[in-house]
Amino acid sequence: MAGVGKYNAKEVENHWYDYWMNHGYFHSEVDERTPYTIVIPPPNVTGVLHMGHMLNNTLQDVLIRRARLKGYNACWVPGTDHASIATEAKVVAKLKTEGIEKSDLTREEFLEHAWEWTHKHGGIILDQLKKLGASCDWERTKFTMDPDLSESVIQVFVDLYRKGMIYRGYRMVNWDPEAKTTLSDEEVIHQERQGNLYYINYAVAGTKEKVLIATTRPETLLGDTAVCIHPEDPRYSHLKGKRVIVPICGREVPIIEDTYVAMDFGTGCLKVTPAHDENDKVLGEKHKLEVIDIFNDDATLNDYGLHYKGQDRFDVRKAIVQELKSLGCLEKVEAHTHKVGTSERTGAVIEPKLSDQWFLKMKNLAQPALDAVLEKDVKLVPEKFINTYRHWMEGVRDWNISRQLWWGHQIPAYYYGNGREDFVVASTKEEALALARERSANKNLSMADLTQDPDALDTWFSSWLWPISVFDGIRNPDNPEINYYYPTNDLVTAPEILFFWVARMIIAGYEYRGARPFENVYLTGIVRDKLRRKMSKSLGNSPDPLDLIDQYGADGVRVGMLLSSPAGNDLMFDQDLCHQGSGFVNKIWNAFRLVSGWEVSKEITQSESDQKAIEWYTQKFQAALAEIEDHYSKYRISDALMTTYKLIWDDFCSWFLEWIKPEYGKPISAQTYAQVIELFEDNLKILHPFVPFVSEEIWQNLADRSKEQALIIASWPELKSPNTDLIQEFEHIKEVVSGIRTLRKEKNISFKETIDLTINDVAQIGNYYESAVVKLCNLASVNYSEVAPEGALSFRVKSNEYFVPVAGNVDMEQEREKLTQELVHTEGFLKSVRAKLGNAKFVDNAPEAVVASERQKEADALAKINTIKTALEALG
RNA sequence: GGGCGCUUAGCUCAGUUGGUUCAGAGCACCUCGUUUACACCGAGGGGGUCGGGGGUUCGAAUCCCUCAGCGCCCACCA
Repeated sequence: MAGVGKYNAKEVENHWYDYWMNHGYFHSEVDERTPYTIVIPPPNVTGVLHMGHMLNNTLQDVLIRRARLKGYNACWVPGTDHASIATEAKVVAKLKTEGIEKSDLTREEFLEHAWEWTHKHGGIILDQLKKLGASCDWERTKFTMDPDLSESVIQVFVDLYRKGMIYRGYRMVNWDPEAKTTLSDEEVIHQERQGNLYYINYAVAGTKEKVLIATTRPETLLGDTAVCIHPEDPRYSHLKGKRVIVPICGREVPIIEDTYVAMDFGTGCLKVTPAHDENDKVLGEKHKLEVIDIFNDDATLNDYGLHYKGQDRFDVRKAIVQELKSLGCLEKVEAHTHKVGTSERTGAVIEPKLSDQWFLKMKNLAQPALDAVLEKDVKLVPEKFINTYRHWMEGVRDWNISRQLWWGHQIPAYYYGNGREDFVVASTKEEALALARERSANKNLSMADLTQDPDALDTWFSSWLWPISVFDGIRNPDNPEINYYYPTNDLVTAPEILFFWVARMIIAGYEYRGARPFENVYLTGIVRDKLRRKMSKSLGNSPDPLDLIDQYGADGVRVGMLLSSPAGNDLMFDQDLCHQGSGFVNKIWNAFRLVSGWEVSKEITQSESDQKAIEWYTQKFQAALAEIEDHYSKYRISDALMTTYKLIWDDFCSWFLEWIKPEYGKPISAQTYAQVIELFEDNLKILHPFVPFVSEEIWQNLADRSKEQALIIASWPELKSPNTDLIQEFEHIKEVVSGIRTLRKEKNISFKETIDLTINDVAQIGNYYESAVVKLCNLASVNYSEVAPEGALSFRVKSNEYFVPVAGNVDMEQEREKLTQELVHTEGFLKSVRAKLGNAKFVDNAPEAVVASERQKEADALAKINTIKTALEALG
């Protein structure tokens, strides 16, 4: 094994990924083992890998690889989402570059383009995940528009409709004028915008009076059908029952009274536009007002816009203000910041719009899903999200599930007549026809008489079924796969989609399986740059993940991602973290290089020192393993990694290997070597989830392995309770070594120069440790004597004193000074401990263990003081 | 406007039920060192009155109040 070279990440990573794939280690089938399942949050089918995906999927891979090592039947289901609105937008944009407008195409033609686009770009992101080392069961890759998943979606729609939970309603919805579709409330982002409050005079009909109203949207006055005052507002009591003339369009509208109006806002007089404001709509219904919609679907003005017809709403706003000014109707303009709803996808300002849409009643569905989280049946990590979740669930409103898009699942509603209620809902057109014939007076209806609703379903209406539909649990609720893999174990996703997706999956889980879709939800943070800006394409502050992998290796990037990412906290990503990651990989590799270079001899019997070293590291490993398990159980993946990092770097490399490595040119005992390899293998097992590639590479180099013996499917080390006494003992030795190193440093004694050590108490350093200290400190001899040797420097660990004779003169004055300072410090400490112990209230109230530990401190301090005093006397 | 959370070393963060050898880690920094795995290294070191103030307690980074700053989520006041 001699002559191992430098680590080549790229080569190693490609090689082992292929090996894992070829041997089917990622694939899972139903068997007798306990399953451990994760479903991937399906990325947009035509998306490209970004840093958020990297974090997410690294975490999932860590969890799944660890589960695999722990002997579970690990199954990580990958896939993609059709992302209705996002993908459609991309296709529309792409067609535009070819001079094709969506409106030029039939639905079928458009879908052909969309599928073409999907096939061309779809799945790129999944290939990118492979570079990261993601051990997904690729044979199970799903797409939300696969035939089986689509059928599931339609089946669920029909089912919910028949249960009376889905209804078609004429309601005020969020209209995205750019995508020309409605959006759910969750897809609307409220942004603070600097706007104006315009004060406009409306003439009171039949008088010379005017009434002043305040509005942020003067352009909508063309749709005004009333002006509203508070019934008890004395300022306007004389206007009751009168009518006003809307400027520009000259429409005469009533003055209505309603307590809804806030007397202290604006002028206390409100213009009412039922078609373009939720509240105004409510007022309109209450007071039976006319509804005048002044906008086209793209938010340009329609016929009601008069001379502004065809112009954009924001242009009209400016123009209309000018016109009002010239008409003398504009009283004043005040700056006014307010929240404006914008589209999550296109950024366009949302236009409230009345239209016929499909809705899902949420109240009853939400209840079990709310209870599940509150009762920790589904655990959110970190728990702080429970509150957020509860608020949303308690205030949940009906979900607008229809979209005026073509890319997606078309709503299975079929119209057979002209009446608003002349439709049926069915999984297939044939079924629909039968139903329609039943319902219609016309028993001769034919297929040609049926028109399917043109709308598509909200993307999330398919992804909320994901954990069920990927195992075909909707269409075949009793199939062995769904019964085996569901409920899944962990879900790793971003808090941004807690409502969009997570909450709705929980809802669907209880509705369709009567069980939670997953046990734990690990919510990651947002990946930000050093300046705390969210990483985004538009800012250009997001490194290309593949470039990073190129530069640091996938293992390095994985470690970099995980080094600082506690659940729920944003990750301040800095490329230096990847550098640290690849540094760690290099360190592991070099430990292997060291070990692989040793000459092994069966002639040599194992020394007691070796035995002790192995015994110590075994315990140290166990202690770390216990800590790591604890971190994992709390989803503290960063901490699990850091514990592993320190175990390998400090304990294994810096202490253990340095202690055990044979002197130059000398062989190592075969027994020791075998044990070292065993320990190395245990290290590799716990390293594997974090750095799968380098760990497998070393594993395979340490021995010839059959395909059944690959690291990826090895067994996680067994946790035994560690011997903490042994660990403590060696902590003492570390302090001694450290003391000697400090002396060397202070006196500028090179490591190459051997020195002697004298200890005042034979019992304090076992002979096996003696050899460790000899080796680690390059000692010539170790002696025991209660009397300080002539011309020696000293240091103390606990109550023991250690002397190192140095050549040349010892600066007595300096030594005395040092000792005196140590004495002062220790006496001060003793004083504070005694003060505490002298306090009756402390002794009475504090737990016994605490008091006992204080007494121990007192004893230790006293012993140490004695030692120092003796040393001072010796100095004369 | 409502709700939640944060503020600990230059940076990113740990600090479980209050117990002082708990003020920590990693990185960064400084000094020294080409020791035969690794300079992506080794050894050593400096650095914080735990955001401010007040309180409870024998004892507070930890509990309570208050002030300041920051962040997130939700929300129909034009």
